[in-house]
Amino acid sequence: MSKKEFIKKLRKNGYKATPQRIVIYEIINSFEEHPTAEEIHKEVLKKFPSLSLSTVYQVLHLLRDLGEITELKLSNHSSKFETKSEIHINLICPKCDKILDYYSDTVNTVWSEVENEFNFKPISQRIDVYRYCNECKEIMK
Amino acid sequence: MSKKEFIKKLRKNGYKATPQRIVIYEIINSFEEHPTAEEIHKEVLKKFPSLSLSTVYQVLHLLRDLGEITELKLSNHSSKFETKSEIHINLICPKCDKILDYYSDTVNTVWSEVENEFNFKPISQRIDVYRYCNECKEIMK
DNA sequence: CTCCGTGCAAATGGTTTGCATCTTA
DNA sequence: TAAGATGCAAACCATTTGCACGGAG
Repeated sequence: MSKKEFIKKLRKNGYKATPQRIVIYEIINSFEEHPTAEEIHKEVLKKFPSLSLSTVYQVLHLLRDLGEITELKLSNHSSKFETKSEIHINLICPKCDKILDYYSDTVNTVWSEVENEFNFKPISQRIDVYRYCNECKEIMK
Repeated sequence: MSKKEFIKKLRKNGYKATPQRIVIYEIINSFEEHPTAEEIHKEVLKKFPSLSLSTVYQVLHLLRDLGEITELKLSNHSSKFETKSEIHINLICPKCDKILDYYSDTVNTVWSEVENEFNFKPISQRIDVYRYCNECKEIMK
């Protein structure tokens, strides 16, 4: 979604299109990985030095409620955020919490099979697979 | 696993079989639902009035590390615990955090298909599907 | 001009930790 | 009796909240 479309979406839902919201939205989409709120804040500060961490949290929740991002709670009591995308598996390292997305046709096919079984439409879903990442595997040797 | 087997497992792994650990283990297995640490503690106090919450946490982590239970982090920064069992889907209500387990042959079949695709053996996995539970659906009407 | 949003600082609350004391093996 | 476990209280820390000010519509 472009910046313009995002502004439209905000207004359509009764929210004001503030520069803070727009910057945060843009920053989030520029991440390759899954950033934490703190990482987003740090990045946003470069363009907007006065933007507070609490605003980051508020905007993240807004984006989540608008269905723009997904919040992934982790085992160390923090969250990482991902931009909404097609169905995939989160490959999570239990040691360093790094997350890799795993996409495959099998997952697509197979998941729609599961969804067909439900007698309801899921709001969303999250599939996590835990395994040590290559770095952590190396360290443990 | 019986109480005796549990004691054996503890000792085999170099842990002492304390009454606290045994009570907590038994209580957890008596829950139908997915209890929080606090709920477990409350229940344990009935049989063991001096058992502290921090011991509950320590034992829960021990059980988790032994692979006896799974910790499910939730959106309100707390956890619920489930006794290890076969592959299933957690049906989670985003409003009240209630969790229902969903078992089906499709899930079994479909998951082993996905696992075959991996070139590694997962430590564990977690599949969550979000949808409003019947009570919350009712309330929102 | 009004109301919503922001920023600051303080509060929150589930979880973790330090340490003296007690228990298990 | 030595290594490990417990219980208490204090610390943690990511996240949330209250409130006065500021900016969007």
